[in-house]
Amino acid sequence: MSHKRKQELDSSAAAPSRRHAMITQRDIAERCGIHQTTVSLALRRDPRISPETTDEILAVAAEMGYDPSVHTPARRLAMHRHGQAVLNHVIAVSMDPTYLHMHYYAAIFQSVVEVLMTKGYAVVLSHLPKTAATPAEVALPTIFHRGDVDGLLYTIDENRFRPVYAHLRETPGFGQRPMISLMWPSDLNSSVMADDRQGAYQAAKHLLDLGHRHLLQFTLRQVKQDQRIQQWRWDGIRQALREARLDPEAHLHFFDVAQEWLDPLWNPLGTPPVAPHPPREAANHPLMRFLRAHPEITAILALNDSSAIQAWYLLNLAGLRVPDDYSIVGFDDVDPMFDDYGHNQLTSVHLPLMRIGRKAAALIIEQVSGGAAERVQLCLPTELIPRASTGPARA
Amino acid sequence: MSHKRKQELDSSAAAPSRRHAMITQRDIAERCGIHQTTVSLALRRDPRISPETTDEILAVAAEMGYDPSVHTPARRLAMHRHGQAVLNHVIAVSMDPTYLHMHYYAAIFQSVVEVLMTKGYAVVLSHLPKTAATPAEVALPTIFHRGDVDGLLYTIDENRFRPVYAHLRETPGFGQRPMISLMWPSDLNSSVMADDRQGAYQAAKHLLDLGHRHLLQFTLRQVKQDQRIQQWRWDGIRQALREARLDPEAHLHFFDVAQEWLDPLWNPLGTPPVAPHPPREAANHPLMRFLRAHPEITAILALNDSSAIQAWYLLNLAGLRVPDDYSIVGFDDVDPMFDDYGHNQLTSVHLPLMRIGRKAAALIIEQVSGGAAERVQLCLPTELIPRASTGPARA
DNA sequence: TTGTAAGCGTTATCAA
DNA sequence: TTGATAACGCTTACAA
Repeated sequence: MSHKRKQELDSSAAAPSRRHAMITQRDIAERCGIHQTTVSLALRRDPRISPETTDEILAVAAEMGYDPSVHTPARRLAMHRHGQAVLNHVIAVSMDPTYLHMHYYAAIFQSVVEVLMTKGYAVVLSHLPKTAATPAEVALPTIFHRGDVDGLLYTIDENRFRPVYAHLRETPGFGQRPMISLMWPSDLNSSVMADDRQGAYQAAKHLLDLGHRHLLQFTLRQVKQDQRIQQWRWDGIRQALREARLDPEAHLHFFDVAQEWLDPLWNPLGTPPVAPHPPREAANHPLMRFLRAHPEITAILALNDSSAIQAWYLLNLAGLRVPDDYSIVGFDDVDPMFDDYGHNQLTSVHLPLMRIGRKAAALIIEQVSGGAAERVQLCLPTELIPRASTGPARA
Repeated sequence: MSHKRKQELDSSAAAPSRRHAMITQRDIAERCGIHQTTVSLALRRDPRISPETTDEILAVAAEMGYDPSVHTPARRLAMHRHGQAVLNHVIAVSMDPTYLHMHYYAAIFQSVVEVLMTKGYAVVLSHLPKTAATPAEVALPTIFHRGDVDGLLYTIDENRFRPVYAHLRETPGFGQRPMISLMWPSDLNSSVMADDRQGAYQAAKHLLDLGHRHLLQFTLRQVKQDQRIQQWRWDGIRQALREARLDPEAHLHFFDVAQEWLDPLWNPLGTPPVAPHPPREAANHPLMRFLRAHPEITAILALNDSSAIQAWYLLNLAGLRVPDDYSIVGFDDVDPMFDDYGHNQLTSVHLPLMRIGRKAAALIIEQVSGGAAERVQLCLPTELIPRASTGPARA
């Protein structure tokens, strides 16, 4: 029997996936003169097998080079009957690969991957379809259908994720497995994110302490996107204003920026994503008009670092100086604005992206390996990093 | 029979991996009043089954919602006997996750992922151990042992990859599956990379055309690393010099930089990776000493963009100007040096990283799906992008 | 404490 | 053209 199998294998040496010498539990059993079932139990340290037998079997298995992971298909097939699933040690991360050019996403992805890999999990990057099509026709990667994925981390706002969620839940290969939302609040799953309210509070307080009295908050009014985070930031700013005895209604101003301002200033895809403003048109830019119409404003709270730097460039082109004429605070602290000597000048709200990623990875491992699947919403603290883009308010 | 199975399933509704209603070939056969074997053949469009029967079976299968990918373990187990392997549609990309902060690696990874995902392949990011330990004790992620990975793309130089290669080849779950080297030449596998020789030639020619006569090439003499690429760059520079009727021995100078200069200037891990030089010490930096000792040098060929920008900052600190005093050419064209208005100033050799990634992805798909596994070495052309960091040589 | 038997869902061989 | 049968290697229930 055993000989027959070996011959088959040798004869298929040229096959594309030549299996080396695949040791089975039966091979071990034959060597030990016992039954294969006993080997199966012993390998899983079943207490019903005597310690001596177990030890011997383990020794022989090691000596023969038995590798249980090679036989996962057989194990999966057998377990299937009892409704059990085998842990694949595979976690999917849903993230648009083009986002990896942004330090923001790279930091999250990197920290997630580091934790998962050191814990023995493989990470598959899979960009789930974000189109709000009917749940029925969302094309999921086959790896999800096959049941090869134990859990999912995603960085998509809830509004756009909902159809994907519905589809995942009714996909046999995924079913009720855990998912965790990263950087976005979620009513469906646990989430790990930054405390945006605190971050905005810190930024506003920093400016108020410097004597600024009228703050301009950038906004992005995209209907489709979850607006909760922006609301939280406004709450933070308003609190800071109230603590400074200022009426939020009068002292907090808003300006809606184009999506392009949030995009990275540079990527190596060939074409620069955002063309710098032509100098002649700088003065006519909507933002410059708005600032001229509201001369009481002396400080800008950007949505992220890119939009802060874009604003800075625009001010430079219009002949204004930062921080002398306007102070600017970035958000995320992922993109720098260097001076001629390599010092980052951008004051920004630092998010603990690496800690968030690590926390989310630890959490999904816990949930995947059967830990309490309680739904949690984690908000990690932010920190304002003062640099050269903020200074005392102009007179 | 079928009823019994369904009941079992319903009773296990609370199990962690509740399988929905899993349709099997037998279910289809019962509905059609034929044998399961026929269904198996029909589903694979076997010509032995009559077209009518096949059509009916396919129709019923679709109606019942039969999903073949759910039963991959069974298929794998069955195929295993005949030495055949089932395609997983999974490609591993071996890349240190911390490298994702570099636009260089992010561009490669992104383009690879884009092609693979649109072709229906899942991408697992797996950082293979680069330590030159004994091949026997390289800890491979279990996903490799299980045979879940169809092929591998890696961005590690050959010297460091060799032990991993040996181990992969003798791992039953991976065996002789295809691998492709990205950005590094390889004697073991196919490779896709940039034409470094051409890039260096273009950079040198650009400088010579501007009147520069003595060029300084940065070097990185790390013993462990494959030095072929640096040699090729020197070849390119020497050719440009010879075409300009200049003796390479006399007109090409070398300066060995620290590894830190190649690292990214900024990452969002919390601590900046490279502290800017203290102004006082700038003049005493080894590079400044070297330049003072060789006043005939007027231009610098950096190893990548970071090292170019580092040199630029250092020159600024020492009171020198780019490009008035020194011209600098970067390499890779992945990191920008912005002026106050958001224009990139760094002249650099642009590598077609996205094209390289896409090409490699297409190649691994071809090899994985049984295409001719000929070993190929692809070099894609580079392009010099002139910007503000290069200008006429000083008198 | 160990052995026996059945079955997971598929594929390949061979008979009808 | 279709059907019957035997694996693939494992796990679990049950018998010894």
